Amino acid sequence: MSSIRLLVLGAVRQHGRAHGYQVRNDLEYWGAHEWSNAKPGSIYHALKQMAKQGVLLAHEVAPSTVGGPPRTEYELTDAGREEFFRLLREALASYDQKMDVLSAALGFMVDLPRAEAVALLRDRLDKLAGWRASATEYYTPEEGPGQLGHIGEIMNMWVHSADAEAEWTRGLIARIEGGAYVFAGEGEPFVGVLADGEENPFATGERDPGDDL
Amino acid sequence: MSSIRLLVLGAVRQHGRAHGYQVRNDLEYWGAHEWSNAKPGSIYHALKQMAKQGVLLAHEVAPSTVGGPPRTEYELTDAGREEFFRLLREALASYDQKMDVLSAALGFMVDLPRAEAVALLRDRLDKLAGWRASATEYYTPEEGPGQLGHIGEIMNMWVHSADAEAEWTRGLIARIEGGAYVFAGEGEPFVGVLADGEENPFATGERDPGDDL
DNA sequence: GATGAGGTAATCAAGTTTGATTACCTCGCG
DNA sequence: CGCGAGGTAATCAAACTTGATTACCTCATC
Repeated sequence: MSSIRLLVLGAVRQHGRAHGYQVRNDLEYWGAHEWSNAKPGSIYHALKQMAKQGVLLAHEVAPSTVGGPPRTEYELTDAGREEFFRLLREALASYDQKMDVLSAALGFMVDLPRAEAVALLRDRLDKLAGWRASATEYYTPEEGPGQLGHIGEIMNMWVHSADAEAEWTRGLIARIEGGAYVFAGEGEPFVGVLADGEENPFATGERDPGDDL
Repeated sequence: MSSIRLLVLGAVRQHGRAHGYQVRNDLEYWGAHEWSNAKPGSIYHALKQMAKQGVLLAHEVAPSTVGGPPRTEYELTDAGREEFFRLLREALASYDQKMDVLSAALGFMVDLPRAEAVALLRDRLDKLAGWRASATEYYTPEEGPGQLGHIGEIMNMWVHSADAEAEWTRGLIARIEGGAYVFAGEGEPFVGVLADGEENPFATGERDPGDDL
């Protein structure tokens, strides 16, 4: 699964009610266009799709004051709130080598209780260990390694990457357990969206890292 | 870009001439179904697509001896050889947080001259440094960090991950410069495909790591 | 000599992603 | 006033991905 549904649900949720362009702006504000597939087409598609599936409720709205075609505003249904937390938990707990999903989940992790966030991250550590084990085993069949040649480098890369992610995960768990950040039910929640009309202070022209490919 | 085109071109290239099922088998032999989107549908689609675009040449072949529907065999055109090396170079040199593309490129890197492989990997190091810089800068605007709250963890993850990949890349460069593996023009090339009829010694039932999500 | 289990090879429909493009409005400027 | 530059909001066709399904053959078994 890509991160688009989680990002869109999270954006609409923080606004209470939002139209496509607002969501699109928030995602840019979060830098999501740099590390996820959050293109306009995907965002509008996700909104419509999720409205059709009943996790969002669509409101037709009078043509906006600022020009452009008529907007549609969306708001989460109860099913939408459930879906948001389901995706969030899944993203935090499972290792699936998609950094964009994890990035999105980090942005929303404080919507969970502190203890649950930690538990999910520990779950992630377990899954990382499992993946590491299966990678080493797959590339080390009966005859032992050695005649694998350069193919062994693929395994080596995966192991290196799993180890690095495990280390980072342990660090994050330590920070959270050490009292960092404000989690659900602990006071004034963090506000991470642009107010209507507010401009994005981080707006970038073109500065993509990988760019093509 | 996904890794599917590179994988399929590489498989056909090593065979000289191959039909869809053979390609599919090679990819499983390489473990690609565990770390890429190499599903049958994608493979057959890529073959047809690339034939339409002129990088592959399709041959209709008499119904096979072993049963099943009639096969189509494919072979690289000159444009296909170019495309293969273009994708390979791009995959080795550019950082785009898609591990599957890099994995595929590792499997084919020995098709390049040793010196070029090293040069491309150094290029990758440069790009990693650039991405690291842009990530830290993006999340550290004028007011300095601190009031970012948990959002800073996203940046932290990216930096951690870029650093880990840079370290791994330096290790690989060192091994290659130290004389490991057999590169293009250095003798008997490594053979990484199944002969027709040979069975996959690594065949797995179901053992996916991340599975869903 | 039927039959059905199992392997081989490819296709399909539904859903997603992408990049370009459309449509509309405001505002500055000659 | 007229007009085009520039911003806003959404849509579209084309490509890609996915998981299931079709179609066909062989071979062991009854």
